[in-house]
Amino acid sequence: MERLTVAPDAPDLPALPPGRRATIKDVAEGAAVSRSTASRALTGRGYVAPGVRERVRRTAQALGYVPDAGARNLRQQVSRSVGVLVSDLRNSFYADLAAGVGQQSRRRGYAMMLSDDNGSPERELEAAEAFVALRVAGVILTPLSAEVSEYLHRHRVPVVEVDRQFCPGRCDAVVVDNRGAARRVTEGLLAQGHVRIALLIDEADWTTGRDRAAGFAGAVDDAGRPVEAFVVRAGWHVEEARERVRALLEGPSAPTALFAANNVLAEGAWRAAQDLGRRIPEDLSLVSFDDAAWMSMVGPGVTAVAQDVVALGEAAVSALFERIDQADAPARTVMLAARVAERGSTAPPPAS
Amino acid sequence: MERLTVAPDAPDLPALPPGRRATIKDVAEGAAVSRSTASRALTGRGYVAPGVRERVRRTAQALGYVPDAGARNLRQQVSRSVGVLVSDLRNSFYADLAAGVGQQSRRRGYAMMLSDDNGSPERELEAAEAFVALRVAGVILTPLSAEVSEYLHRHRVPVVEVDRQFCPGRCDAVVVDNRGAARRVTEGLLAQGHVRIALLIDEADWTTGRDRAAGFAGAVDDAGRPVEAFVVRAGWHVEEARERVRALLEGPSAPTALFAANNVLAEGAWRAAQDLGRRIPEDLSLVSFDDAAWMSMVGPGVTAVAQDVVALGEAAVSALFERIDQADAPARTVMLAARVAERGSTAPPPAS
DNA sequence: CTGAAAGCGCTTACAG
DNA sequence: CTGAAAGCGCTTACAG
Repeated sequence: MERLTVAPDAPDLPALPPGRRATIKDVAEGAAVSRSTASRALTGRGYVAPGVRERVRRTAQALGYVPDAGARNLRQQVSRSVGVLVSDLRNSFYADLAAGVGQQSRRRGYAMMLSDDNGSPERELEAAEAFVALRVAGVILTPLSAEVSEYLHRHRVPVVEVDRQFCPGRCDAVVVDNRGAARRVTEGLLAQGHVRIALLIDEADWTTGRDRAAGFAGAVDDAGRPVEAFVVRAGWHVEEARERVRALLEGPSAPTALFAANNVLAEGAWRAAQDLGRRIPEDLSLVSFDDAAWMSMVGPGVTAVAQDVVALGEAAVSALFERIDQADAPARTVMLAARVAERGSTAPPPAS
Repeated sequence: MERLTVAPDAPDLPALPPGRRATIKDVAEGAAVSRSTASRALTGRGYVAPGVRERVRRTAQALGYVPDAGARNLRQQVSRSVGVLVSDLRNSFYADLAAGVGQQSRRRGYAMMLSDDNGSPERELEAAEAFVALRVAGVILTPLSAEVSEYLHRHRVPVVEVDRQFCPGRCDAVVVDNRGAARRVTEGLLAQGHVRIALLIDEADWTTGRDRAAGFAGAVDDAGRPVEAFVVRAGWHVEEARERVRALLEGPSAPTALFAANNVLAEGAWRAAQDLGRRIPEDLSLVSFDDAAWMSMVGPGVTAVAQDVVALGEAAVSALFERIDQADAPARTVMLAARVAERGSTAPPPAS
């Protein structure tokens, strides 16, 4: 201790240093102890005489000392933040997911680094690399490719895939029962007597699309009567879907019932029906996978598979921390049930 | 260099070390150079012979070396992340804002630490403290209290307040022209001939509420005819607002036009009107501050002040980085204009 | 009960 | 052109 700026019991402690933030060195000098002792007093690890502890704490308080988390993590070789990577924060599904994950992470004392890859696999990989550079404790993501999870895995970063699964058997995942819920909702349409049914989908390579399509097909196969079921690629955005569905409904063999595989497609379909003056459900039945606020506001409301997105986020955080605690437990997939919110957007097909 | 595990030109470089991540020491040893040289080769700062540079880069690549951002920042005393603190990620306004800020930050090479305080000033302060501990380069927030910004300011963290302003003159802020937009939308209602108009508001202490109320009052004052205008505290959540508005509409002096000061209150008001079977706009006119997806989906759509939330986020990021570059420039407030999306939810009052 | 020293992973003057 | 040394802010065995 070359400088004792403050006598041990000085009532007036120095104010915040002018140009820079207080470090533990400042605290130690202010309290006239060594950095070791100051550290022990503040972290609570290791012994410090009660009086000294108090003095150090008061000094830290007076200096507005906030330990540098980066330096602490570097020394301790641990991390107190989780990385979260979603596809589109503007979509309420991902926003709700991020909200749930952030809340649960905070509860455990972890900060959330959030990235939005906008559906681009390149950005996704960049974000993953940033997470590795930041040495996050783990990553929760809605993957776009198998590469990300592999990459993170290779860099020994615990990963949980949410919503869809690209890395089964090697990474943990939390998903909803896409197949089962899609089956039930399709069965609802079939029970109304529809014969021409379309599944609107963005893609069928991800497990979400594949499983929802499988549930749809399964219900159709088991219908016990001839059904013209077709799968329509309706694009990724509302306007794209709106145009596709408009074309579909104006075409020669227009379906009488639509099953939109997510909320974006449902919005496009709904707007298309409006554009053409088709009444729901009298002229056209519509069901959706994914609930959204507007679906309970339009009249009639849109029957939808309501995923409990908050529960999804919570389950992902639990899975991540279990993985952090037990790096080499076998990979697990958690599947959550989803309920169907019946709202009245289905009816028997029009008697054409 | 005590260990030369690899000859300078060895074609087979060692694979990832088994239990731990590669460090610059591993890269240096693998490429048979000093850590200094390895660092210079990888960062591009300082001179390195071209051949050596190549060798180092290949070694780093082979080892899957990703520099520890925390260690780098510690050494360089800089930060490459921004903190973002919003009130409710489940509200599309905040989600869009976070999306915009995240995108612009990434574009500048900064990661985003995101927190959601759920409307609690205590959590808000905790999050601010976490940001200080993480030594973020700056913070963008939708403040709940004057304390946060003061706290961050005191800790020399550049701050930009968005949407509302608690720290005028001392912190930068990016807001929309709440007063002007509220005035215009109110004038629209008055032009339809309404006499009993209610402003639904959550609170009037924040600049948002205060300025929207001021715009409302200003339009009423200038109406040039007697108007019964009242301000109704309608709570913070959809269900709360829904009940309040139901009570209001069933009361003795029910208004014929409602101006909801944000999208949550608008949703409550809209649902309340549905509950009571009031037709919009025949029985009741409704306008909203804040646009939301459902407002253009219900029939008729809800006329709303459409803030350009993405532009808001972008402006906030610009302001933050200007502040980071110039710590002691005078504080600035940027005000963005907002347009009114006319949709048909207003009409003359019913001829009762 | 406390402090000197080492070291986490990095970068950067500076010496040669 | 390259490397040894110092140091960012912290914590933690370990010596006394």
